[in-house]
Amino acid sequence: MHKRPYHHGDLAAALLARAEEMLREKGSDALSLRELARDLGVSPAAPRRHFTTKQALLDALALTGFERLTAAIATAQDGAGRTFPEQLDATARAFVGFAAANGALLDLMFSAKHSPEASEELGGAALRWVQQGLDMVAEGQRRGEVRAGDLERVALTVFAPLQGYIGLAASGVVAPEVAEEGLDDVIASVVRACRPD
Amino acid sequence: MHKRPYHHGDLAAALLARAEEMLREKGSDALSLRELARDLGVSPAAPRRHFTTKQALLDALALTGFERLTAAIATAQDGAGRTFPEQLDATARAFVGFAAANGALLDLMFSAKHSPEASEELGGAALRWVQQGLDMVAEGQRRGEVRAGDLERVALTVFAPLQGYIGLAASGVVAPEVAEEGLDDVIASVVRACRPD
DNA sequence: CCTACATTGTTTGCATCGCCTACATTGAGA
DNA sequence: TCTCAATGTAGGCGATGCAAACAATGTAGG
Repeated sequence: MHKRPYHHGDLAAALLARAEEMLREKGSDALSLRELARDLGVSPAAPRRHFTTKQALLDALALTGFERLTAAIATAQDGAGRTFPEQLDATARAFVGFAAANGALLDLMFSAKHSPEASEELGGAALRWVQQGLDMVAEGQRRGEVRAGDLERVALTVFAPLQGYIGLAASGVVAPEVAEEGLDDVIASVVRACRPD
Repeated sequence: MHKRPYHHGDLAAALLARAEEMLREKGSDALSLRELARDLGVSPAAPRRHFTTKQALLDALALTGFERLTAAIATAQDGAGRTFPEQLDATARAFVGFAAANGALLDLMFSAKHSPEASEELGGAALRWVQQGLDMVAEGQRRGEVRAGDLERVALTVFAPLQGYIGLAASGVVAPEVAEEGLDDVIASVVRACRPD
């Protein structure tokens, strides 16, 4: 078996890919830089050439998470009808689907503990996700399908139920069959709640 | 300064109290059994006489969290009017208040990673919290103030928005002023969403 | 009151971790 | 071709969780 050349080639990308697998397998608590290094056949200190701290790696993971979430939702919205209920339905299912496949990554994304130096880039990605949601609600308001009012406040009432559904489903506090069928109810309740008077 | 007697007296309770302070100060990632032991003036191995693993201590914390959350909500409900909107308002504010004061503890409570041996007692406490919510929604249905339907599914549409609001407010993804004023909107949207047709 | 045992401490050790510094290899650009 | 930047390695430090063996003491029963 040939020994790997001294330069890995693209260790940064490999670390992120393997870290995501480990996140999915074991959760963020068990994610370990040394184990990542072992898995990739490099020394324990090699990851530090690409991510100065463990937290920096986690922040990079959260960043890719927001990028992929935003992309998944955009794709779902493109393939849906143009009414607000149709757009919301597509958005909600894409969001929940992403959460089902990437629960630990989502936790990481919405965790309050990001390092300050990551705030700008990571914050930018989070903001694009937020803006995407605001755009959908704004379009609904323009079409007269969503109640009037401050855009951010109305959007909060749209996305809080989805976020909460995801959290409750993931925590196991809600029975799996209730969670499975309950998404339809949650989406319908959001549509009812923000329907103009 | 007098050396502590060999027996601490009530090390288990002291560990839980200090662990909660540390959770609040630093989050669950930074919670350390050795530091707890140092803070309480015992050796590093002493905590293991009361909690066999760090996870066992975290599970015990989550258990007390559910007990206190359930108690806080019961107290708020007792002091509120009897209509569903009044009961929901009281419940929501108690829940959000608890979350504001105990963000990291709430994360711990709803974290998917509890040890199997803790499942029964911790699960029982979580179930009592769930039942409390189901009771409130059931009473609303009896009074004709909440739409008919499967109780658990209707309750999910009531509590998902609250849970999501808490998560979004805590994560910083939502602007603080939007979060502060947005609770009224979220509560109102829940009432609208589950009003009978 | 004394003894035995259970409860609850301590000491010592192991394996792992994150992070760091100094040094080594090699790829790229001038 | 040479220099420097990028990216590895080796070795070390201080911390962690967990474990086994031993020590101190509180309690219950005879």
